[in-house]
Amino acid sequence: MSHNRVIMMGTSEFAVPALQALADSHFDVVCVVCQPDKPAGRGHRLSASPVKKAALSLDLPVYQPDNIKTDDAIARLSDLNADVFVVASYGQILSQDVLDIPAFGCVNIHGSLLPKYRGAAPIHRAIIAGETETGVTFMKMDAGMDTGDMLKKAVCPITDADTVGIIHDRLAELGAEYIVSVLDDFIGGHITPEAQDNALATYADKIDKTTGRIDWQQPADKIIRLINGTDPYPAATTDIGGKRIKCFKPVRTGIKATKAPGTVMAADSGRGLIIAASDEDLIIEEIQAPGKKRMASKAFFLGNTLPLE
RNA sequence: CGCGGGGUGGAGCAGUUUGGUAGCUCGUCGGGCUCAUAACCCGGAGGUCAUAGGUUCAAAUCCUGUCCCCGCAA
Repeated sequence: MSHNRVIMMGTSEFAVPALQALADSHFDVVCVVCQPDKPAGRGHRLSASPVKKAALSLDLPVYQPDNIKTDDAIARLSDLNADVFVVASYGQILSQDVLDIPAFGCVNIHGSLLPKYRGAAPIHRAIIAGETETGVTFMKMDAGMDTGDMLKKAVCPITDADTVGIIHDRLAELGAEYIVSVLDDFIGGHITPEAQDNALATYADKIDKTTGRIDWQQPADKIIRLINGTDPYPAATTDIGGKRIKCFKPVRTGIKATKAPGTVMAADSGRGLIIAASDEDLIIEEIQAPGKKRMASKAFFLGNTLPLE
């Protein structure tokens, strides 16, 4: 078989299933490229990325350049004679010099239905915006930010109970499910790349902790999306009794709000945590207090109290 | 060596400062009561107090090592 040498470029959990799928396929994964180990987490210990760990357990060679655009890195990648690069959540921008290395170019797996939600946080933004479906798009990369011609899309519905964590895992699996056939069809010339309609493009800005601050002046609807769209990271928070509480698993009560938005209607082991939004009281089924584990709010109030005002 | 909190019956916590009977809320099991409730009343079972050493007449509690969990910050 010719045209079967692949270099996988990825760093986060999102890329792991696809890496696994390629490793299990007839493709020859000649190298896995990921971000360098960084001091991270508690104690700032050096820690390997999920992709690196997966690559090591698959016995695949790993390459972790600080900067992928250097002559040295480009030379090294060129020497591997790969036919195609597969890129998923790698974390570095690929310059045209890098994109030009493999004969068939670079195929990216992106967690949205392009041209919507180009950029860093497509899953978060899709849920926060209240989309009822999202998906993955396979594209032939160009130098722009997620602007390449599309090879295939796979759709994934979003329900009211879906969180970023759930959709992230589903999309990662979808990427893994199709990556091998997409490469086969693309390399075999059976796919006609489709240009994106730039007029329809939207951008998914990065998420940070301030995104997750809950504004109780909003209707329950929007708050639910914010909570699910930031679960598990960075998590939606609200301050109760001087403590920053992370909120998960919102459930509507159907009870019209009678108190001012943000009023804590209940905080006990019988009912859990209920807070008034602008239009409706909202149950928060799971919470996490500083230094504590994430747990059912009813369980939390068995042994903890929050000062209510 | 970034800062900090914690590991106590199935769950969530108190007790550790000032060593000396294993406590609270909930669940569970059995019985009772109620039109009803986040129900209520009575009774029972369930814990080598993360782990390994040390000090002591005596350690959940004091000392030392190890493992694990979590918040902040990156």
